[in-house]
Amino acid sequence: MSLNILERLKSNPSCLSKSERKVAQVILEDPNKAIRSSIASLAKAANVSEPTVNRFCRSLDCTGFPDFKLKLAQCLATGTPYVNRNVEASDNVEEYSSKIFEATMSAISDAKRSIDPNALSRTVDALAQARRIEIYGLGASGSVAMDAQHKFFRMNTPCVAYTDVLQQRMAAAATKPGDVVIIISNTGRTIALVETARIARDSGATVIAITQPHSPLAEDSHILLGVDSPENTDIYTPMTSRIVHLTVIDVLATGVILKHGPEFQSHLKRIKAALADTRFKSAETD
Amino acid sequence: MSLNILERLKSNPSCLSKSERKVAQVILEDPNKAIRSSIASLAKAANVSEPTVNRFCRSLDCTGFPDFKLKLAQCLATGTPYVNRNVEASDNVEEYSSKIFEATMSAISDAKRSIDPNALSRTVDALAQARRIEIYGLGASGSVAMDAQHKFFRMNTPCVAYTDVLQQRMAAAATKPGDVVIIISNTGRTIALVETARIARDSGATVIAITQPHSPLAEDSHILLGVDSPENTDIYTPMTSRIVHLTVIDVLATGVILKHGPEFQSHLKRIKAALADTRFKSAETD
DNA sequence: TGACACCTTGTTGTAAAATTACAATTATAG
DNA sequence: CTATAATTGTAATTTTACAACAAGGTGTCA
Repeated sequence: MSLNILERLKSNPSCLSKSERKVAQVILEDPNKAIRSSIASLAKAANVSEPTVNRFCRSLDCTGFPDFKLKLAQCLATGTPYVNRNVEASDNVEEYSSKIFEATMSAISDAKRSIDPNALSRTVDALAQARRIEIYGLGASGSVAMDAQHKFFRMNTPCVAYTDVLQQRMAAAATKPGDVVIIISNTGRTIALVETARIARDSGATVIAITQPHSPLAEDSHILLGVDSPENTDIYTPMTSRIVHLTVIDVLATGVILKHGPEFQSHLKRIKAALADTRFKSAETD
Repeated sequence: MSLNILERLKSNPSCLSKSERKVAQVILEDPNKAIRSSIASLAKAANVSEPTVNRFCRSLDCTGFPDFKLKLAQCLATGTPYVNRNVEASDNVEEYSSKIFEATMSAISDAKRSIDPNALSRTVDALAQARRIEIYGLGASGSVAMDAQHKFFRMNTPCVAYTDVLQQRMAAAATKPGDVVIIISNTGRTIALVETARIARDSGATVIAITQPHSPLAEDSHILLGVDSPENTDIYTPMTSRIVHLTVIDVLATGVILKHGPEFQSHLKRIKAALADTRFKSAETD
């Protein structure tokens, strides 16, 4: 897609030279200002010459500076996220909430780009054929596991989430070939989960990891749904990564439903209908 | 906001003179071409002089022609919903996963625009001063409640999430003034939750709802954090709304931490440090 | 180490674009 | 049919974007 100039600015310094990167930085600091400034003022702000700004635009597949401004403007308008901005102590509500919303969007956008469709496809296949689905997570990923259970139990496949280390180990040991185990971890380094993954593997289950690529857990799983999370100081808890994990869960659930075909949807409707009486007037699942 | 330049062009010939209307017509015929043309070519296409085009722009509250092009471009970008694409049965992995990622981003972007900073601010204040924090949710919102607990328990305030209707009612009845109850619901129409909200109110707790605006739950809460969720057929489970809810939780947690000030962060660090031994090498909380 | 090629960046100059100031035209009211 | 105001166009000015070229680095190989 040609829209995401900002994304490319953020992620792709490789195709840019040193002073072009200076331009990129100035733009990222305040894109809304950038689209209103002339090539001259931008050059001054970045301490480079005007032609450098122009070359910078060309490096990004624009025909020139006006074209770049246009694309950038559209990017901003769609709410296409950018974000280099971290929350600061001096931020007021609007500032930090904007930053968090943007960071979240950005993380999803990154994931969209980097996730392996092939791995997704294989996971959907595995889930659709599974005899049983188990989902393990700890800490913040525990809630994600619970959420996944809430989605998958609607399939006709038995499905449980465990958020307790001991239960996970026992359950993993009890799996058999044909069972699918989804393990969710932000870091992929939690010792307990890695060990559980090995136990599940040894029992013959198909182990799917939603986690950081190149992590121990990623290495020990059959299928990796890699979510790179550069986020987080050592103070805050995972924010964007667990949201990306949930989105991945959505994709998987959707994939499985699609794979089951249209006649399956009446089954889903029946499940939903069971909730009707719990609500005022009419509406949808909680 | 200046979004609706196109709308005004279509509807509002009153503030425009005869030749300015000619300009408007040419632009409306092909807005996408208009944003790429110079004032000269546009003037020629409309058979008017260049300053007329410029005056036309000024009539529309733009500072000049470039500014007009910019606003028009943004208008076109937002108007072009590359986002409102629904998943279809014929979609392959890449298609439906793209759509889900995009829909999620779009929902977050909408929420960012529509959320009330004042309500956020009041919620953060309430949470920071709370004697106790309770979080209630059912179904998919149950996981959100659990996640919120996982975030808030790091504050020095006692914090519990309940995902069981009876426990929620009992807990709500046990609240006192100074306690804060957060109720999370996609629809805001779940009878049990609305009743629980009333019980909590009657007990003197401050009730905060993360839910659909104008819903029964929204009406019955002290502070509404409104999340509009147009999503979902009667088949799929809530996807984007719960993710937006989580993002709102992130904002609240961040707000509370910021309010507590820098000396509080060492407390958070200590909590994180407790996890170090559960991991391979080094990393962050799950 | 020094010479050469190559890449990056800045300087100068020019064409194009946008805008101003002002003149001409058209419409409007008395 | 004037006088006035509003509208539109012309011409000059200013600003902007870009191309051509030159200067300064950087790295490579003899």
